[in-house]
Amino acid sequence: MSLSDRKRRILKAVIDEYIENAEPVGSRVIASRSRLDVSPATIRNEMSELEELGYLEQPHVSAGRIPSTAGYRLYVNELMQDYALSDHEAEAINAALRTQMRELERTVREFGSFVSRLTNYTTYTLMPSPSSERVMKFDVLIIDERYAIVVIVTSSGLLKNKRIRLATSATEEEIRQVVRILNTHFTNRTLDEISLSLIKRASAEAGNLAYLVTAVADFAGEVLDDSGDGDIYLDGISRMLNHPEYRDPEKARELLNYLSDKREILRHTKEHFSDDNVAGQIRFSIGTENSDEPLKDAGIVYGTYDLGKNLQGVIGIVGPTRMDYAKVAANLNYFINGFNKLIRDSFFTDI
Amino acid sequence: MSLSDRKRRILKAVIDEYIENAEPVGSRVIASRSRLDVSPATIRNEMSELEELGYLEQPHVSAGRIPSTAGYRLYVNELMQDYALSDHEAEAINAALRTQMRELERTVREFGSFVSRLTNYTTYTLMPSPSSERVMKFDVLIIDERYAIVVIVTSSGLLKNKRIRLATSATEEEIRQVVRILNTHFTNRTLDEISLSLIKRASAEAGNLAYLVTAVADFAGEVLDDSGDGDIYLDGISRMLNHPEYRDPEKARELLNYLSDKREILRHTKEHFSDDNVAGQIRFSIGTENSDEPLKDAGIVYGTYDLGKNLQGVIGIVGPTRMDYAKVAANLNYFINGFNKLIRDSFFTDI
DNA sequence: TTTTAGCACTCTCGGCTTCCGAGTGCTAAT
DNA sequence: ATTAGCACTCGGAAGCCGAGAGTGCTAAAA
Repeated sequence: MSLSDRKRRILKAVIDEYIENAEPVGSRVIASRSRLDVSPATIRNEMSELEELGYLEQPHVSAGRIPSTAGYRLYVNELMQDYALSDHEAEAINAALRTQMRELERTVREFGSFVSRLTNYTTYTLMPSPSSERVMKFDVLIIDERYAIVVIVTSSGLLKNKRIRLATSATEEEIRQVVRILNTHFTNRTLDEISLSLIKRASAEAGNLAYLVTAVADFAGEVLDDSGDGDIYLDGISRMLNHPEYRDPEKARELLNYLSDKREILRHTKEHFSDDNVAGQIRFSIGTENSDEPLKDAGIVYGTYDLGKNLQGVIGIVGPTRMDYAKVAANLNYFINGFNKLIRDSFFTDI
Repeated sequence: MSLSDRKRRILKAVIDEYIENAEPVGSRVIASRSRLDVSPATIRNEMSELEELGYLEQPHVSAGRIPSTAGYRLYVNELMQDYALSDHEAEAINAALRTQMRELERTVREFGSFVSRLTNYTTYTLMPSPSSERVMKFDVLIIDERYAIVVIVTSSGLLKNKRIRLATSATEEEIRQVVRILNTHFTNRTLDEISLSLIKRASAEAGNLAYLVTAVADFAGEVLDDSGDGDIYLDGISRMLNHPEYRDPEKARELLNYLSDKREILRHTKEHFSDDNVAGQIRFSIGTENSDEPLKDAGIVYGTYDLGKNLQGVIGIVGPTRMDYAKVAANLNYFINGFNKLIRDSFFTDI
């Protein structure tokens, strides 16, 4: 049976109120603030029923009610109103987008930073995990007679480089030859497709510079492999402390330590996305829905952004369970749409 | 007049004790723990004199003494013993060094991360500010008929890249020509030396690809200029909360907010290094010596590392005023020596 | 003259009690 | 079905007290 309209309105009022003030909300406040013309007593009855249904909780008998995880869940799924971005917020996001992917990573990170500042929550950005990543292009720059820099451009547009020591000094022409060999043999292949025999064949062509081909191939393997982890950037960790729920230093420390450990976040995020319910772009994970202890009274809003075929990155925004889901979701959504569009009509779409 | 030997020993004992336990230390503890065979009463007399001299302070009349900023200053300048790195610590640092500058930045950051874990303080690493930075090498990689990536290698070994939209599709040969022009005109010059007339002259040579030369030159300017800010990486912010002085969430929040603002750190560090007393590599800045309010009861240990001629980066380690200066200094020193050596005999020394 | 023992004094901290107010649930009236 | 009224509960703030730690001072001892 679904909730009566009045119950829904009351529940929403409680949650909105609680999100704003972080304090248990009582029947009187709801009665006066929401404009259902009923007395506190009626609200009380309704609330006690909402409690029985599991949407509200009471910290102790004579405090107001606070939403339960189920309450929040209902809220994000059905109750909450679209939050209208303020001009200021939209402008900030546009600014992040306007940096125009001078470096892709930076754009995403910058957005994370903006949202963190705008919403006062901690954000993390997770670069796409490119297991299906390919090398698009090789190049070798000679620095001096002893060193060269290898440059690799991947299909997601990342650019990686490594310094390599030259065993024998090589001429421009020789290097160009090596680059040609690399580009013909190794581009457009995933890690799995770069076999040992392929490397052998390629380096055979390179004569006395074979070692260079091998070195570069190794490096390519490294890049394709380890960037599989995807870098994680955190922003606004300290903002966590602005919220009253983290007055208790123990609580704060526990959560911050957890968030600082990138492996934890990575694991958590992957876990969350392993469920195949790939509904919309924005997802929520609330309070006790999180299996990790330190997140049990936190909320996370996730958004995914595309970076080409099969490449998705994740942005997560972490706050107390009581965080302003509507606002965060609106911001995230706005950015992601802009970003995806940007990518779609300007990047390597044909890959 | 300089302090009597006994006073010095007592002061040192007080500071060592306080560094370890974070609690005001009383006469009895000193009497029993340090092996000056005197009674607590004598210690009391000495301590009250040390207080008059400004080296110790009393939080309230019936607590023990804690060191003042002046006390710490004397401690780091004269009193503290060399801390001997444990095998574990040395090994961790070696590991950071062994990552072999796959990317320079990463090595430094990794060290920051290690030290943070080892010492439980927050660290920040500041990349060199390369106002005297030059471009070593240009390259342009064609991605497809619409896009190319410009790669710039700077004299400090940083590699920057930018995607550029091609107005007209260009042949390999044309691009090679552009690269040649770029390399002859713009390499080995600092930002100041890249004049407008130089750009004009260079682009004239490029015919219908002049726009490309201009775009790349602009980008080069951007890189040389804005990397002047130097990136900052923080590590172990949350570890701050492990120290009892930050039990008070207000205090913690203030400091963490300050630390999260990279501009603040940058400004502070620059300020600190503007004094021309370039004594050793390791420097301290203690408590009220810091002009910034949030740092007034924190301590910072700075170390500088070289990255070639005229290029210095800074590593800072931030903790409570009571931090273990000896240990931190030892770690920092060990790393910096190793790192500098690594750079000296393997990098672009001849620049 | 320096060191030490003794003692009164001060101040913080933890625990305890008390009190107040907010908010509830129940009952009876509308 | 709603509301007014009322007794009840509980957490938090304020106040109080005693214990403990550490001091400074004085007077005796070395």
